[in-house]
Amino acid sequence: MKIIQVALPIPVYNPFNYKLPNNCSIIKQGCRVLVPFRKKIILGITITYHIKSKVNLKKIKRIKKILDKNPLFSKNLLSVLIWMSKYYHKPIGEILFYFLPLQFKKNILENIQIEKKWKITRKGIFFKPKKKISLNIYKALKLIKKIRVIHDYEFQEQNIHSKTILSLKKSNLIYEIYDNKIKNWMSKLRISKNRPKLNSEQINIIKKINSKNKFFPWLLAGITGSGKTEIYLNATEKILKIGRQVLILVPEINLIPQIKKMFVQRFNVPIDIFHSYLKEKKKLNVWIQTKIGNNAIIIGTRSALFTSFKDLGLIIVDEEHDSSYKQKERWCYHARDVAVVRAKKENIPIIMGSATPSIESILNAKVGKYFRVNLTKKTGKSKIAKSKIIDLSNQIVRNEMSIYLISRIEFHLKKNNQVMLFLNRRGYAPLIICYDCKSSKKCFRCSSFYTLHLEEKYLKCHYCESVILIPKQCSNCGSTNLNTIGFGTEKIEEIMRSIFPKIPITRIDKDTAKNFEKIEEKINKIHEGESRILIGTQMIAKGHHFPNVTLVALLNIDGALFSNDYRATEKLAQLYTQVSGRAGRGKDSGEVILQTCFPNHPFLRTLLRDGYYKFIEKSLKDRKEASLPPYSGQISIYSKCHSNKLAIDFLKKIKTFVERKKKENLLVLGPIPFTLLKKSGLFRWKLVFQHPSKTSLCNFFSKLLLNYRKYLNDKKIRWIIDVDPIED
DNA sequence: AGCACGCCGACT
DNA sequence: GTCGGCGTGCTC
Repeated sequence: MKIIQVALPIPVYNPFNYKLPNNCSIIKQGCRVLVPFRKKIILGITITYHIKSKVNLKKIKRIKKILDKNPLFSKNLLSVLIWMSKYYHKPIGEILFYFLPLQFKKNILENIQIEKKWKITRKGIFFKPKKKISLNIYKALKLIKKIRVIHDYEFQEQNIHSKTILSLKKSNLIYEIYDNKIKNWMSKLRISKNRPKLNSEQINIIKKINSKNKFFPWLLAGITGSGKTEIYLNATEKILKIGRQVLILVPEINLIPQIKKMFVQRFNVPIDIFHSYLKEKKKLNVWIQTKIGNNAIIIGTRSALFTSFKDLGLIIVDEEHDSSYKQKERWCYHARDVAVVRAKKENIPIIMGSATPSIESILNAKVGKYFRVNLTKKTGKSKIAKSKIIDLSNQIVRNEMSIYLISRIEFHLKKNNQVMLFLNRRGYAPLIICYDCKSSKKCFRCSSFYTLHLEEKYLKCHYCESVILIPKQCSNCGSTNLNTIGFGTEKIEEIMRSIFPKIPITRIDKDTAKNFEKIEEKINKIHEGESRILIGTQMIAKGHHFPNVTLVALLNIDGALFSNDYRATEKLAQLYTQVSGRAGRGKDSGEVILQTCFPNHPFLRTLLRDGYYKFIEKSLKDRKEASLPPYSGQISIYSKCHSNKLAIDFLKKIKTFVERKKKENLLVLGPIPFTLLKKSGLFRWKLVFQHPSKTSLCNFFSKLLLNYRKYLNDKKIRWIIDVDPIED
């Protein structure tokens, strides 16, 4: 008897077995089906055929209905998701339903229509309203009158509700059409002649990369301005010419426009973007277009990795070192690592590019898992920036803005260039303290102090975003002797405005750029030169090119030097290398200033004197000595609870259980409190498992979950598993 | 997850 | 007596 495994949206590790419908001898993998479950009929997704069923045959029910003729998840994608289920210890059903577009979950319809469009009728063209019509209908009609044919999702993008569309349809003003045509973009493919001349280094790398058609993981290590994008474009060209699709991943949404621009300029093919902030209908549309092969290139954030392609030929992961590729909400996975697995299952090449490759990738290249190619020459005329460390500890007035820095800002502004200031702390001041009783106000939900936001006129907790009014008196002793301590971006902005009152200033942080449209608006302003001094958190460092910035200052790096996260220095090295590579692209050479109270810190010496790669070499050595990743595997369990004790006890119980198993070389660390113990009213602890062999640790953990499962569903405690954790 | 089952305490 | 609290276990 044929039995098939079906994934259900239920947190159970094993999939469920079902018999095929009576009239049916085969179902493809990755299709939606309706199955009886308990007393209900629910949606499931077929996975694989079962060889022998451990479940009693009498218990196995029959599939009620098959919803898709063609799989929603291609075989290759499905095997990636199954791999993820095992590697990240997440039930397969939950994974599949997490990535399935909403419409496929809600709509039980057999055929989801491809490319639904609306067309205006003759009546619609000449329609003149006699009575008053609603504003929405007016808006919709005006829109469709202008362009005659409109995508269904475009209505949604204009915030026109489906009710409005329906009433237009009922009045015979518009009608729907379905465009199921397969676009043959390959036969019309043209490549722009307007392309830069390549240097010998680039030509060699392109030749190398283009010589491989099968799975091949390339680590493209290219200093800033060495023309990585040109490598991407050339590799893409080769794939497009044989009619296959290309997937490009970027770490953050606001990096999509600039990379899209490069590809649009080069190729006349359909390019779609995909990220989690797209409207649902648009998402569905891109999903379907990708599946039938109507687009040639997809550019997106990590969620784009889970679309079905008709014929995927290449994956590009830009800024591969970026920790935004690691998802931390709901469940944890690393999109760069999964991308490599996907490339392997699809048997296609993958290019991971960065000016500052991650320590993991550099090691992978060393041991032969990845193949590293280097771009060492800048393509433009610009020179490497000069760096200088300023000792903040011997400033006359301890101030985040040293006198030297201010004089350099003045110098660069006089030359009509732009200046960029980084401070990894938003708000006005991170602390407000009473000088009489020496107390400061803590957030009532988190174990953190409030940050003063002067402009918005409140104290804000940066962990739960809760706010309170700025107190006039100390809540402890009633004194009015309240003072601020430290600096945030807002205060830096104020200082800069007082020193350079006539210079336009832009500040970019979570407070001034709440969504990516706003970020884009600000970034455009900078590009157009409307702003001369840029102040921001790491937000502006990521992947943006500002050619007129010649001075970059990292205002205070002490936090990273003395962090208990062993990756903090690596991150700072990346930030420093990225910004110093970008400063001074034009005629004037760049300058980077680092401010610290510890100018003789060995980390800074290695980084500035010997450069990024020597620094990584040293870090690798340190990590090897300490048996830390990437020289060992780590899996963490995080627990969250309103009660501190319960959160600890939950992990302690697991620890005792594991220690009885006596696995050799297994290290169980903890329970360790999070750096910020309490967040949004929940106490957070973690248990870290470490073992020299990643595979062995993974298998051990699978067994653990199977045996320990019954103790894990404690309704009071929320817990998640983090494989290859990167920070807390 | 979500629902049934079951074992206790406090009520018309 | 029984209504309902939630801890436990199972779902193909």
